[in-house]
Amino acid sequence: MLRMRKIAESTVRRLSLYLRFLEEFEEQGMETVSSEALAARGGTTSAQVRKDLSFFGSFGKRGLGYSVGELVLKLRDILGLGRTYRVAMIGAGKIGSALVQYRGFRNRGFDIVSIFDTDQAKVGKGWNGLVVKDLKELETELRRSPVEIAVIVTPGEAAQGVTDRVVALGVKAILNFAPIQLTVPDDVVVKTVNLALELETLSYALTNR
Amino acid sequence: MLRMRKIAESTVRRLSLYLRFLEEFEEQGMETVSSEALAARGGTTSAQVRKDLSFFGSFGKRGLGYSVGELVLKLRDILGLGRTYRVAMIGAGKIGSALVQYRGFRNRGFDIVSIFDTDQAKVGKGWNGLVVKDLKELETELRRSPVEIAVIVTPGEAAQGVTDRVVALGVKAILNFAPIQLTVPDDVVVKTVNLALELETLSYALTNR
DNA sequence: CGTAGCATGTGAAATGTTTCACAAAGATAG
DNA sequence: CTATCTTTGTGAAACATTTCACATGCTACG
Repeated sequence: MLRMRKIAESTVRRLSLYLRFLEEFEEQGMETVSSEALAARGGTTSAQVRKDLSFFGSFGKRGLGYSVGELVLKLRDILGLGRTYRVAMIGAGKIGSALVQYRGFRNRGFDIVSIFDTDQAKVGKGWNGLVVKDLKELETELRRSPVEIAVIVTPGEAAQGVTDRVVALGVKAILNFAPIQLTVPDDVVVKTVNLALELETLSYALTNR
Repeated sequence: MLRMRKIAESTVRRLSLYLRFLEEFEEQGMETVSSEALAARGGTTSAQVRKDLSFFGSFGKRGLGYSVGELVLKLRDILGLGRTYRVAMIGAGKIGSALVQYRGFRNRGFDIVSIFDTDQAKVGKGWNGLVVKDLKELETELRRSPVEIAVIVTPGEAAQGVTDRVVALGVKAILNFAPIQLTVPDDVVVKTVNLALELETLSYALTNR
């Protein structure tokens, strides 16, 4: 695979979408698909699809389209989904709880291997096959059993603190649900899911019509 | 306020961020703030801040900066946060549950007024001050007590169906947590929060370093 | 085997977004 | 009141992304 720098975030997100659609098509027994068909499913244009893919190679056959199966494999490879990732969940509140039970995590190779919380009422409780550990044990635990990804589901006030701690432990990717802007070193990737932001863009859209 | 068409989504998201920071500053008793200071807090540049604001007017004083209080009001107005929105939650599963209890909703003027589910074990149960209603009652309920926003927290298979139903009932904004791409008329706004997508962009970033 | 048709891959053009850089406005200090 | 300093608001430049359009290669069919 070509590994060019600077692929746009929007491109990566679309690739992830295409992958979802291709898996659908695969289940339906389709063997090939045109950029046009893929675009129609995803609400974009065929040129966009072809351009997105062209950053990574040329996977189609002129006059025919793309092999669904082949393209699924290619996209999994490009997105780095050919392996499993070990994930620590920091925070065992409502959202943490919901996420641990979300099948999408494990299904796609994201393996939650530990859960932490400061609330002594939760510590020690079995939780979907895992035991909630005291946040004090974070260093001990993650040294014994390292993870690649941390999901931060703490209150806003606590988020930067635990972020610093997991970064010190070598975590290079963070999925943040706390409603704050995290500061991390350049080599750490953060994705923030910020409910308030989504609601407010909806509000803006409702207002300006 | 100037209402120009075509403000970039990225601009609106930043405005929402600025608002959060300004509220922080306000609590700390700051009276004015420079674009530089606001940018530093938000990880962007002062030129970006000034450009974002300039789409809507000119709110600052040269040599001094922006009045924190005034800018808060302006941004709330721009984002349409001067009112409350009525929200229906469709789906009372784990994520729905977590969202209903999320204070950020009500705090920011998003009032959850009804919750629906198909699961008879949930229907009729009290739920954070609300009663879960049978999804069959959706039309009756939303006609009696209309909402502006629907939050969709159903399984993927059910999402398009309920979307069509709420759209038919006049809902113009949807926050979608189901892992699928919803199809709606042009005058309806959809924001999708897609966990799988976020995880896969993290995976991509981890792979390509 | 040749021709018609289809769909890719990709430079080039168009469009969109961010950054630069500076004139103008106001603040501050002496 | 003047000189100096700060910070805005904004065109213009730089950069990024999307769309266009078409040559090229492959398929299919007679």
